[in-house]
Amino acid sequence: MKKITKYIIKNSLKRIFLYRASLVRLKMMGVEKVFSYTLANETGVTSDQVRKDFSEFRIKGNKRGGYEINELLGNMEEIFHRNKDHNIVLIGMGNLGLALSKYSKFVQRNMNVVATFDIDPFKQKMRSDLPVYSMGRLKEIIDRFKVKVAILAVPEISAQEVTDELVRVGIKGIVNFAPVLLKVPADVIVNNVNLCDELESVIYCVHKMIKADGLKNIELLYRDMKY
Amino acid sequence: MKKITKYIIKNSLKRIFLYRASLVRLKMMGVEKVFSYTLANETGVTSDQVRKDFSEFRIKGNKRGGYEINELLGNMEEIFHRNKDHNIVLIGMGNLGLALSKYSKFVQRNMNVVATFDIDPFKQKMRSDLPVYSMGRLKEIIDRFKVKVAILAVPEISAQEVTDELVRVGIKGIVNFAPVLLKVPADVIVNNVNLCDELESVIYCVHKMIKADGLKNIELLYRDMKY
DNA sequence: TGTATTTTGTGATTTTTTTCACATCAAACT
DNA sequence: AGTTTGATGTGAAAAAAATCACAAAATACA
Repeated sequence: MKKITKYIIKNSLKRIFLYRASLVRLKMMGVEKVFSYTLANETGVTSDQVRKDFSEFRIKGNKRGGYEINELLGNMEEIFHRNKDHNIVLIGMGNLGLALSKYSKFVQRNMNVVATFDIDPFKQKMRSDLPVYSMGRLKEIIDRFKVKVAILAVPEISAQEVTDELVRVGIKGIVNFAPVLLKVPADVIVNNVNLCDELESVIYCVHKMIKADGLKNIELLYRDMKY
Repeated sequence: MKKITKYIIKNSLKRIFLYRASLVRLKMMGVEKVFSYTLANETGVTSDQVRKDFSEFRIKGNKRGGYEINELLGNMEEIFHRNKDHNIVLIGMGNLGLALSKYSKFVQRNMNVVATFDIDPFKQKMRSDLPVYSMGRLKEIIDRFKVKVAILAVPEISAQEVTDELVRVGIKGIVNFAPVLLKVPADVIVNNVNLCDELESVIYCVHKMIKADGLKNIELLYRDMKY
């Protein structure tokens, strides 16, 4: 129906995240240099793939010498704009929203949840470490902190309505935890995280594997879960 | 380094989840029948793709008549073994674990968290609606409830250690929320849900888009976020 | 009952992604 | 210094995935 022309990104991006996770671990273990096959072994891809992905993102190593972990991590920081601070807002302070608001890893990666919002801010305020505002103050806060990305953790029934509001006030990216397909303009990115689907797909693969039992098909199943 | 031969699954599986989400919504709106292009429009893929995916999973419609939503949902229940109940355990009752233990959607889809585990079960017990056990009782509970799949929400520092234990007691699938790459035998499925990565990839795409600004590249970026 | 219309289902084709393979370079060793 | 060794980087080849395109089937309607 509609043709989409190639640009960049694709699975490479997801694999870059994998590589980085692996690099962080290796660094912690005191390793300083890696080869493409080191990363390959760690992450379960081929060494060619690692090099191709790096090539895609213009990441260079030294022939024979492999890659300096620190340099590599630096490259990746660059790619993900980790040098800059990113202000985020979080909408919906139910159980999940609350947990996300306390998730310390975001801060460690320079992603700061500057404010949270809820229909009933007073009820949630006491449980939260962060300020909880009513939706009425969304525009004010977003403008003040130049927020471009929001985490959406509201009940599915109000997800679309809240999304429309987010789009209206200028949000350009949404990580959506509500199990609904949001309608947004073409210039707004939505990344759906569907917890049920994640669990269900594991159940599916486990079943499939138990049934297939053989060792032949396992690799692909495994592979498919990862990227 | 290693060759992986085709079997089944691939992105189709992820898209099936998309279709289902869309079908559930349409059904709620009172719709009873869909055509491949209805689903295509709803989910942002092409109608050919929808039909190809269905073909992959042996889902049949009627020529000219399209697909009966109920029948389609039935097919998908079949695919995901939704008719059966699935017992799950949840390891790690920190903020995230607690939120997941209260996540009502799992139950709605026949996935029951039958027990939770934590290093310090007594501290967590009062906040939880579900039983919280110490890790020592893992094998007993898993055997009793025939659990094959676990949700891992422990700190990254103990993730591998806990995983080893899970594998030892016979767990075959893990949804891992710790931002580490777990080492598991080939017959154990790991599905990593990395909250930082999800957020970061949105930030990445938003940046990319603001920079590219044009309308030409937007579609692909959007697409890549979804599947 | 027959014809027109519309949508499925799937081989054939095109595009994208992955893998292969090798020239190229840098270090290590003699 | 020269030679050997071992890893990168990248075009070329292969494989996989998406799109096209059309025959087959089912409905609607005359």
